[in-house]
Amino acid sequence: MTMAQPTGDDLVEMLAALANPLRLRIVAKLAGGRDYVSRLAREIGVSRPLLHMHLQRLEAAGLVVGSLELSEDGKAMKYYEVADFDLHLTAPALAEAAKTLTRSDPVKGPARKERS
Amino acid sequence: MTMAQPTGDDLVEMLAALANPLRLRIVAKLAGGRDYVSRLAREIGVSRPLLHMHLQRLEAAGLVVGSLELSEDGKAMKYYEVADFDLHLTAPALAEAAKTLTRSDPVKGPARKERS
DNA sequence: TTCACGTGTAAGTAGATTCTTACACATGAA
DNA sequence: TTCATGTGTAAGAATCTACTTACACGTGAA
Repeated sequence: MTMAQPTGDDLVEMLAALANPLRLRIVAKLAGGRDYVSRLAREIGVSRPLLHMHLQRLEAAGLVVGSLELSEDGKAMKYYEVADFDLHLTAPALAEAAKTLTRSDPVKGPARKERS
Repeated sequence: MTMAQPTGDDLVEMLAALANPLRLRIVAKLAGGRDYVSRLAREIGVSRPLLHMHLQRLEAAGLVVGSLELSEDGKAMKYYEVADFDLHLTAPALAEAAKTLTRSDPVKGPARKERS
């Protein structure tokens, strides 16, 4: 199911997850079909621990989903696939999302003065 | 004019610019009308140098546009307004954008050098 | 037992990002 | 001149991010 209206905080997390060339490549690769970590690392040309880290970030943002499965020869394989997301970014849409931001508030307190 | 198909690199830069609560708030505020830096800083409750920095990032990504104007009383005012952007993010769309990625690193400089 | 393959995670580091404080310059009004 | 407004930018600190290297544990096959 597609997340229609993520909160401002969730949106920031999703955007941060996508704002990285390597993670964009990972999503692009997974868009062509599910894959398990070690193989994906080989195909993209990245170390497995690094890929692991990026997949964690993508999964935390809800952009990919992972599932641990057992292969026929008994090995534990972690398969990942893209989630069904659909974000539409326009100024009005962002203004709407910004209403639900809870982090990094305009500091607690009134606007600070500039000259003492 | 709206940028229909930004390159992978441009997309990453736009996403990185939007992946920040404060900058999201800035865009949201400007979506309600243009404003100049000092006033915007007061309204959002942020220091002017900090806002200046974030506006630079947003403008570099093509999400806002700034223009230096002279007020009636002769002061130099830097007005900013939102650009007309429209990004549609889906797995297939990202896969398409990923084809035009030229760098492997986040958003820094050119492609990183290989090591032997 | 050893090898080849899969998994996860911790430690350390170089470089970015975010933010504050401070300085510099211009103008109109008091 | 001094004050209040606007502009820009530099220096430093605290914190993230991205990445490498190294370790741990599991399986089936040679």
